[in-house]
Amino acid sequence: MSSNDLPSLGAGSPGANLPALRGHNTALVLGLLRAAGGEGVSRLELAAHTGLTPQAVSKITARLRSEGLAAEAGRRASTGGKPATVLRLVPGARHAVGLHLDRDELTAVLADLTGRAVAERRAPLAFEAGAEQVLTTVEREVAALLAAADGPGVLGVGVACPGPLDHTTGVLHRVTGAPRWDGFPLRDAVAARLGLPAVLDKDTNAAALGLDRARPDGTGSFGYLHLGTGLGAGLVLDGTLYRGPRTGAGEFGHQIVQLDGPRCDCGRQGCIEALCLAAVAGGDLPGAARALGVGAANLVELLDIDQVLLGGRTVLAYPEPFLGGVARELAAQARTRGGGSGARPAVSVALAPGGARAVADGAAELVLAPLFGARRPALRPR
Amino acid sequence: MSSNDLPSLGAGSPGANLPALRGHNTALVLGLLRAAGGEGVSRLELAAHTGLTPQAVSKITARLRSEGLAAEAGRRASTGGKPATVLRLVPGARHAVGLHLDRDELTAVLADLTGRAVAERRAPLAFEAGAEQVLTTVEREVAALLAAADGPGVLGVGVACPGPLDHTTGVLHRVTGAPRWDGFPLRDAVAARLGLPAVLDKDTNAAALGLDRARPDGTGSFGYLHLGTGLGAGLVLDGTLYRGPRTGAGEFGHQIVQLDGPRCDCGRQGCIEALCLAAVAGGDLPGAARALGVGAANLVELLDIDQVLLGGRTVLAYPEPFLGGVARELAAQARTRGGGSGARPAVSVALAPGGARAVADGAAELVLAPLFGARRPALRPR
DNA sequence: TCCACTTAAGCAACGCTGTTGCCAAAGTGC
DNA sequence: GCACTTTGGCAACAGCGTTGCTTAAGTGGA
Repeated sequence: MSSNDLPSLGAGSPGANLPALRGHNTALVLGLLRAAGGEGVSRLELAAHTGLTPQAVSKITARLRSEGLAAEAGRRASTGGKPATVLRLVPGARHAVGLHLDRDELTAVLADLTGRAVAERRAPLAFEAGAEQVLTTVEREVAALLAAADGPGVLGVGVACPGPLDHTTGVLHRVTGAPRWDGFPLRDAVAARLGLPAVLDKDTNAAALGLDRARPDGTGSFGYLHLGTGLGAGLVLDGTLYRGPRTGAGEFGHQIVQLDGPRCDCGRQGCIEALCLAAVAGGDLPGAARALGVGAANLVELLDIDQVLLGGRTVLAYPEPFLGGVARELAAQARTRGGGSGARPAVSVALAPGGARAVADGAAELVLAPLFGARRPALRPR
Repeated sequence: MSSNDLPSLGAGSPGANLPALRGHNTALVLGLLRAAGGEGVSRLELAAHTGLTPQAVSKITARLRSEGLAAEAGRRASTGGKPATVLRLVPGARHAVGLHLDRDELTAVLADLTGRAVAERRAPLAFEAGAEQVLTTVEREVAALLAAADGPGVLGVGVACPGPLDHTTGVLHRVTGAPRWDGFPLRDAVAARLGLPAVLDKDTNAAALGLDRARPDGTGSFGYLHLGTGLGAGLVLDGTLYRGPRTGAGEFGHQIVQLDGPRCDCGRQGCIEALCLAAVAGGDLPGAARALGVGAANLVELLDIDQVLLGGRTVLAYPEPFLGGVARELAAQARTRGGGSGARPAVSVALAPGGARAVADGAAELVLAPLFGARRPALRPR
């Protein structure tokens, strides 16, 4: 048995056959059921939002009900005829494990199908102590997590840690201060150790994926900026997490915003990360926020971003100065974009919900997302 | 009849049925035929690259041949059995018109299915003279273009002009120096005038789409930087043109790379465009190239870009200084990314092929691309 | 109280997709 | 000249969403 059996639709074989068609539509319906949340959706509403015929939706939902993934949940009020039956996702039908491996701490969550964490554990971690110790800790914590919950059907494990790494192969490229991790196949090691399929991704990507699920409307683009010991970003473009060809996208910290600026650890000058962290160290929070804000404005401008979300320890320690400073830069940018009919309000900035658990939640979402279709369509509340 | 009948797969109705399945696979095969070029591909190779069975490929290619889009073209040398029959795209089976409406000039091309221009026309244009004059010129030039060629089956017209505009509605947002164009529905106006389906997009997006077709391997990401009277970019991410939710992506010129730098026309300070154009005006080409290069490096870093292509009048006027300056910045960036196994060579920079006709060629590609599937899979040369 | 109407959802037959099993065609090489 | 390999078509098939029709379950006016 291969150690990585998670569904990977379409990536390798772009040709589509009947099973692929069925899988696509099933995932689509599941995604709408999930987006509907506790309120549920009727079959006809699903038909309207997918473009499928009501009969097709009936067949698909019948399969989902027989598999225990969906259930009927009462009826709507009549609108002049037979009242619609409401369908709902069964959150506990499957679960996924999300692991956040930070430099000094491990966070593990068990998430249900809605992405909600039904159990959580934290443990200190010494990443530079090497693979064996880390894997032992992971095994122990995940075992405890699964024992606590009655969770049937664990689909797999999502692992998130600081980059750089390769999402497609599941291999770490470089870990600051721990050269022996170079090239370590973390995904397969975790999968073998736990006996579960695994996915590996950068912490910022996982967080962005998790935040995308929590957003009110599904499509659109947003950027998640994570300021902790370093500065990185997760990009969701047109409703899809963008990783880049080598999982290298989102390297936001070394964007240069000041030609001939102060030298950065990376060797270049004027990187946002250097400006930000130096300002924070010097107690100049407005200055740090301004540098972050200029970077955010560049991001918004370049990628036509809808919203900016901030997270990471440093931001969480001083939320107001950062939110205010970034908002100020985005407002300044918006003022310059007026002119014709294209004038629009400043892009909003907010604190990423989920706080310190955002990355672990997102790691679970790495496993869950494929079930619900890559691109989640918007379900407008009628 | 609506004035815009171009195929728009999947955007509105994400649900897939049998016609959608068929269309998807047909486009996939057509895309591979196109990528194979004059050499052609055998049915079994198509099967291997799509993941479809050879029999399915036979059925699909039989349809394509009966529609005149594909043809048999000789045989391969035998490898120990029956020699494979080579299939080839029939370039002249369909055509598309590409229009580049620049501020002072119109370029029109008639492209065959491979994207090659089989006819071309140029005419002076006064964009600020208003819609009626522009449409009249367009009608005259397109008529002349179609009369010269014996091109049957014109699929539609792709229109490219400077932004900002909305690709989905085909409406111009703002034209510098010509406020009466604000909100003008250019796409529908062109479609009605010519009696052909039309698509509208930004000049940089069209150019990037056209350049994507011309690239050796289909997937991956690249950025096209266009420096003319302004500075803009076209982004192809994971083999797909990224437009952003409001066709606003690629606004590269007002990326800030120098905090508190010289004031830009847009009102902010330190924009790349301001730095670049001021340097060019002052005869400081290395300085202009350096500003452009820093912006390119930021782009590469943020989006994990494979290649940078340069175009536009100003670059075409002084190719060497710009290529050299940008290459220098990308090399400086690559040096700082060493460390572990993730070390990789500097991202390459090159002049965009096609020169002054790149945008018009890309405009035709706006029409052609949907036929060949959005995401073109790589066809490795065995 | 009844009946016409509306809306929701299932049953059965159907068309069309890619798949499977089999066979003919057309080469190579001993 | 024969065994073998490789290519590609023919025919029957399974399974997808669709269509046409029927049943279920309400509302609302006469």
